[in-house]
Amino acid sequence: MAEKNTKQCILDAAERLFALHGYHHTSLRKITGEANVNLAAVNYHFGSKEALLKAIFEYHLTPLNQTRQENLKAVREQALQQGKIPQVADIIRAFIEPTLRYRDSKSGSNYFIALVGRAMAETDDTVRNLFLHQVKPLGMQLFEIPDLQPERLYWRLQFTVGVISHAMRINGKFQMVPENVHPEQDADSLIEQLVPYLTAGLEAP
Amino acid sequence: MAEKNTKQCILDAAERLFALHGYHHTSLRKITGEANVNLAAVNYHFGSKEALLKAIFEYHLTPLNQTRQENLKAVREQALQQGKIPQVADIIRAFIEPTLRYRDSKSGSNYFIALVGRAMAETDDTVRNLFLHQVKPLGMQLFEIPDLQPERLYWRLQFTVGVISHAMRINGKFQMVPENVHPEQDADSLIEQLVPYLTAGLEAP
DNA sequence: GTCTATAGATTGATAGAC
DNA sequence: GTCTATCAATCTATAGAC
Repeated sequence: MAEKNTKQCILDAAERLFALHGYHHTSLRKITGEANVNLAAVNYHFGSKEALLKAIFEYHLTPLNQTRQENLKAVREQALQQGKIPQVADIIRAFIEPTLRYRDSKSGSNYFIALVGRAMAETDDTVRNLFLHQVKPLGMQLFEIPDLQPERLYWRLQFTVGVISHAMRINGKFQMVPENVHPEQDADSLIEQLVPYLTAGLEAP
Repeated sequence: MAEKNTKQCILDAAERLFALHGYHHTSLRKITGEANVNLAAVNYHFGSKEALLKAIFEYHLTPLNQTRQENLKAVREQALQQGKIPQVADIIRAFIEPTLRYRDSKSGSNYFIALVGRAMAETDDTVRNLFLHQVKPLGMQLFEIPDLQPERLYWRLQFTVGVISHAMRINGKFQMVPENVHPEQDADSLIEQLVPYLTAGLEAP
């Protein structure tokens, strides 16, 4: 790990450990230990533990949010060309596909998805505020979606966040699985399970 | 707080702080401080911090699970009398109503719901194992529900857990609310929002 | 049962030599 | 840039007086 760029080694190790055990449960000593790097290197390169987390979010979310925004634009334009309003399923897909596929992409990360899932569910201010600041502009566009009373739409979007966040977090760590079930866990399978579920919920009578 | 039963004061304060800030973010000093009780009292009455959490779960979940089990039985019997299979919406309701209404009930707690929401989402072993041990027997009964491939049912139940857990946790602490929306937060409103959403998701094509 | 005092471990951050 | 050594704070848990 440490034979290349020290800063990158810290980023990689921190991302993995934050995703697996959470921000507050991961000490700088565990991070620098896994990265084979000196303890003081974190504060030299990033300034603080919180700034390290912020750097991880920015590193991944900047390109991810851009992809999401492009997908969303494409869905809107295609619907416009056909004189329709965008389908809920397409909007959902535009939002979740980039993040969920990110795990398998070449520049992507195996662990960042779980970290995002944690951040979406976070009630602690440190992590949540850092994350919300990065995704709020994009997330607010979901409120343009369907023909619903604002309050009903609000709740259903909250539920949507709950589903996605939970799906991202369990990432292989299952609870309450019956013995005869062995669920697929790759990104495509998850997306194909998620889209109809979320669409049905948002469009429920 | 401390003028009555010391043990109960600790339970109440711990429940509140665990719900608001999480188990690991709440020190015994904060608990005993809020309960106006000596620090050593926790270990005297409960043995350890973990045993205190376990006591909180048992205190509330024992009667709650019993109510849930009775509701579920009633739904089954009513369907049987009509020669039908139970409706998904009724099963959902049997599960979530006791917990969500618990906030307003006389013996209930304002904060226990948020604590359950946290526990459902917990990836840390300490909290999750304590909680799962209490709810797994009941939760597994959900797998008897509908006419779905086992894997698809499995995923949809996972999503269901995500929705409920998130709804319980946000409990007044909202993220990304448009300015013109002021959602109701009482138990009945939440249940009426949840049931159709969850039912539609579980029954999606 | 309740208290003080403290042990023993871990944390984030930093000073200063190299 | 990297290292050692350490500070100051925090934590759970416990021993022992009252």
